[in-house]
Amino acid sequence: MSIARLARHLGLSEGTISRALNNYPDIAKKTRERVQKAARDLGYRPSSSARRLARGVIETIGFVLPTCRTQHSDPFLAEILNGLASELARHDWDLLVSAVPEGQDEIEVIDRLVSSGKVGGFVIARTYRQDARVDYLRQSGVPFVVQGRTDDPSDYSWLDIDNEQAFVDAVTYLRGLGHRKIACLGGDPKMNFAWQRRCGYLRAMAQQGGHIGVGYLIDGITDAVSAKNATAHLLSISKSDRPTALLCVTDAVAIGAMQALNGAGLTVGRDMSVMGFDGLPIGLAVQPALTTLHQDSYEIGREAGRMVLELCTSSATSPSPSPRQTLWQAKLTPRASVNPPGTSPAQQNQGG
Amino acid sequence: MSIARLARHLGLSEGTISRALNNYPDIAKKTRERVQKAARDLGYRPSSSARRLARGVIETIGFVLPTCRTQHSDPFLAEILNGLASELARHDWDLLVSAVPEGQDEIEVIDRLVSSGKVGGFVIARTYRQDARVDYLRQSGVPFVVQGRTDDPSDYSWLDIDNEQAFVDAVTYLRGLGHRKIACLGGDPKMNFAWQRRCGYLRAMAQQGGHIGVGYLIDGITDAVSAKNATAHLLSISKSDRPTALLCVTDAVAIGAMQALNGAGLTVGRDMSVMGFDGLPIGLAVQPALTTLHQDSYEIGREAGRMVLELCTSSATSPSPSPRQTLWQAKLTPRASVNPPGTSPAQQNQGG
DNA sequence: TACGCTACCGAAAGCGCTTTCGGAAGTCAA
DNA sequence: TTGACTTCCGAAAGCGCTTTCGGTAGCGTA
Repeated sequence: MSIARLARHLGLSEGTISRALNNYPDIAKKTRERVQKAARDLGYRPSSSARRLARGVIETIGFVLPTCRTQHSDPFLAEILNGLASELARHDWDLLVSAVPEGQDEIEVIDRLVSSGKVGGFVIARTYRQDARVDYLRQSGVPFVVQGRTDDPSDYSWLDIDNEQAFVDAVTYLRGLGHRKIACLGGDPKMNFAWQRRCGYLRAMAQQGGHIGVGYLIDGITDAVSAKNATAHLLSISKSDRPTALLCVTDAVAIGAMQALNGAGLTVGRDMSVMGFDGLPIGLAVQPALTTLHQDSYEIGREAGRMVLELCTSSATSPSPSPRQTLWQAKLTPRASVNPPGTSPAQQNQGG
Repeated sequence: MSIARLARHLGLSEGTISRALNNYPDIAKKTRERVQKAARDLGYRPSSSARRLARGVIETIGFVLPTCRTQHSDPFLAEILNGLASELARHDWDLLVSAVPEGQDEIEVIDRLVSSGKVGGFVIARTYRQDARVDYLRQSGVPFVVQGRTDDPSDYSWLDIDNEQAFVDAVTYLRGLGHRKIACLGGDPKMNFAWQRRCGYLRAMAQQGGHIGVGYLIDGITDAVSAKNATAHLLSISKSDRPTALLCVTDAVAIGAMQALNGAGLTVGRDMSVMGFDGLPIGLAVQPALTTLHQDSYEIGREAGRMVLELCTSSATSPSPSPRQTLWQAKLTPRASVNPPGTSPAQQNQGG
């Protein structure tokens, strides 16, 4: 079904059809309604390629999937994409998702999408402290929004969780319960979210006079398995120096840690408190339920969508609109895996 | 950068540029190389809208995200999309990912993508036994591949794991270890993967003369939390009738079950064996490591991509190509959460 | 020299839409 | 009845490509 067919069918010109469907004011009300009804009845919808070509717009946002093929699948990805795509759909924009095939690099992929006019804007996630994608996009002039930040986040648009503050809050919370010996399982320090959390831990411990024992801060823990091993290692510390609380860079890491503690015959939430970050659903099911810092990935995706849309529409008029930067707070969610040190079972936190 | 500019720049006509870049044989080798070099140097790439309009092709596959917004994020989604997008990228096709905004239904979304010519084929996942999307696509004439199957999978293309056989294998495996009282935590019976696994359990138990005690089969367990509750309920069965092994519809469910068992003071892999399905990374970290049936989501995504590409290219010639159906076997992966009933710790499976 | 043949390139139509422009009909006041 | 004004629609150009067709230049052959 093309506009030509519809025009012939109604005895009108193509231009009139187009203007009627696009609500131009110079079309008689009766005509407009007749056209719109016919279009509905015949299931006509303008070809998006033709429309975009004629109007010179793109109306598509690109998203490049993180390349962690074999790795632990990003548990948020589904929700972020859902939020992002939902928001875009509200304005009839599309989301083009691209992978990085083996042997190519991410910049090539982005560049191809941009220069072939397939996407008019970008959202990127899993941001590194130094991120080649951000560098590329910054100089390319393409509107983009970063979920996360780089080390130098001044002159582009991003949306991030306040990871540092969240870990400060976490330390404060633990200290408020009486914990003094707090260890930290940190992630890949090249990823900025992990780095920021690490910074928050260090800052809060320094400011609040906490004791960072030897081996209390372990970097490079990216999944549950490495967390399990690291925790087992942590337990080799003599009992008097052993931490009473364990702050983990993600829920997955926290769960790995919990398993190691269980395996060593310790009871999480009594012999050692464990705290995660993310708010994964599984945190509610583990024993005990995991205290965590919650972030809403769906809403993050939506907000990223809003931001990139705003950027694209405003960059259509002004050449380089001022960056829009948003910082959200994670929500500390107390459950049963954190309790005051030396808590007996009867006193335990019953949250969950 | 447009083809017109490039043409003027080189003193050639647009047609010549186009044919040179598309390797037409009637272009002098010298000219072709000159054009290709200039295109590379100037970063020219044809506008995909214009190209698609002119060629009358679409070269984009649609994927509609499962609508489980609040729900447990699909852990495979990232990998499936990665596999799918990688395979499509190899042939310069795109992946358009769409969400279903609130208040709309999935069919509308699909229909819009198809009739506006945004996508030329579809991949759908999370298939129900009766699935409106499949019904719609079947009558629409759009090439599509289903990851999973409906109840009546005869006349369309799909790619599925042999869920029923996998659970038959699981039961056989458990019986081989000496288990006779095997319970099953089944998922949502409207989802076909859950239904098929349930069928496999029932069939194997019947054929092998296993005892399905009262309350051994529990449906509707879709996440770790409901699994935890269901398992607690299972433990109310008197010890003599209590199952010795627990077959779970997914790894997430298995992990929830393990937590409940731990919480009740039982040792998984000794007092009760637990088996999952999926091969989630976290299954390696839980204590004990989770015996599971593994499926490779990345490869599933890739194969779906191959299939839908084949379908699209062949449906360009013949009107309705014969469906392509693929059934893969899940890989039984023994780890420590399953052992013969009544195993003492020293004899336990050390897998992992 | 004339012929046919190949190699190569330009011209032009067309893909399905949008949008500007101009003009025909209708409306109203003088 | 005329003129100015509005209302509404058709004509046509153009978006950036692809692809067919036709024609010219250069070649070899007779």
